[in-house]
Amino acid sequence: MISLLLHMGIFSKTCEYAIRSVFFIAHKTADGGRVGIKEIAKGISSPEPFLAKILQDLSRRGIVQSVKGPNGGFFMDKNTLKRPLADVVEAVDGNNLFTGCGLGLEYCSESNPCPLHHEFKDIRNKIHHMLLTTSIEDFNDDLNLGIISLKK
Amino acid sequence: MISLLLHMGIFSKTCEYAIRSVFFIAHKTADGGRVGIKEIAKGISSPEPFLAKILQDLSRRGIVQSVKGPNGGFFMDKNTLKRPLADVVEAVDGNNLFTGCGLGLEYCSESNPCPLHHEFKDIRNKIHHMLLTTSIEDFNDDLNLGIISLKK
DNA sequence: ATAATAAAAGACATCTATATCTTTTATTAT
DNA sequence: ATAATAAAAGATATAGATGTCTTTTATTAT
Repeated sequence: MISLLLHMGIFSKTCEYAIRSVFFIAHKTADGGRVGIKEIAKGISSPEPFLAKILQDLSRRGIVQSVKGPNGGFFMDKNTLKRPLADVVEAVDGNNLFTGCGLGLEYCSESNPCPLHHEFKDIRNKIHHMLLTTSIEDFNDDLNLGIISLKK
Repeated sequence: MISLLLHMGIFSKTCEYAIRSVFFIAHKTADGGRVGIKEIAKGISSPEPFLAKILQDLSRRGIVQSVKGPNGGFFMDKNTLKRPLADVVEAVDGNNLFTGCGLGLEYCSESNPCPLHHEFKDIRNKIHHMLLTTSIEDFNDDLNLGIISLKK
């Protein structure tokens, strides 16, 4: 392929870390308590300082909660746990994935569609639907049971 | 959203330009003839030198054909016109979009899936299917009629 | 053969996402 | 109050994607 393209998934790397971290925080703190940045970074195989920046931002946006000081750390309240994954993705990557043109054309819209507009609409809707029907806490049980993992 | 995120679509910008350019070349040269880089760049609203690099690469990979010199330019032979768009995307962005894990996890596979593996498989398959069933020449008529456009 | 043309190739520049490091602020326990 | 802890904030660094420029090579027309 052209250039190296180490990344190139659906989401940005920032967003991948964000999703994995909220899953991790949710399952670690569902029964109360808090979890520190070190443990989260280790638990999801992410660079700690970079993740710190991401969590700072998610905290500002109310996706995660945090307290400083001894026994401090990140956690999520009951309401947040029920929020759809779409909220996390939108906070990090914006809504371009759900609304933007697949070919990067500005004029493209329902009334003035690009060649692939309708095909892409299907796909975008499917992605959006998946993210709207998946909540942050949906994998707590599987994570507790060790059936799935968030580590590389 | 976090950072500025000017891009963040399904494809890289390089790939968007690549797709738009093959559509453009196809419809301009379907009846023979060649089209130069200047005209292509103008026709799809892309930076000319950057597009030149992309077309160089597509040419090396056999996605487009080219001849140098007076009356030279890019064109596509009959066989290439029938190739699926997936070939273009794979040449530029690789196959990560069709095969990679949505959460960026290396271990993730059918037998050892990540939390969203099955949901993502659906989406990836849908994208792949769309790109496999769309051929490069599919929009020639609409482009000739001016029903659709490749310009920003 | 020569000149003109247009793509190929290679070097270089810029910008953004990604990553790191240091200092500050808030909280807790003593 | 003080010290210890852990996140917040700000500054800085790196890598890769994106974009530009110059030189070379192939082709065509004269």
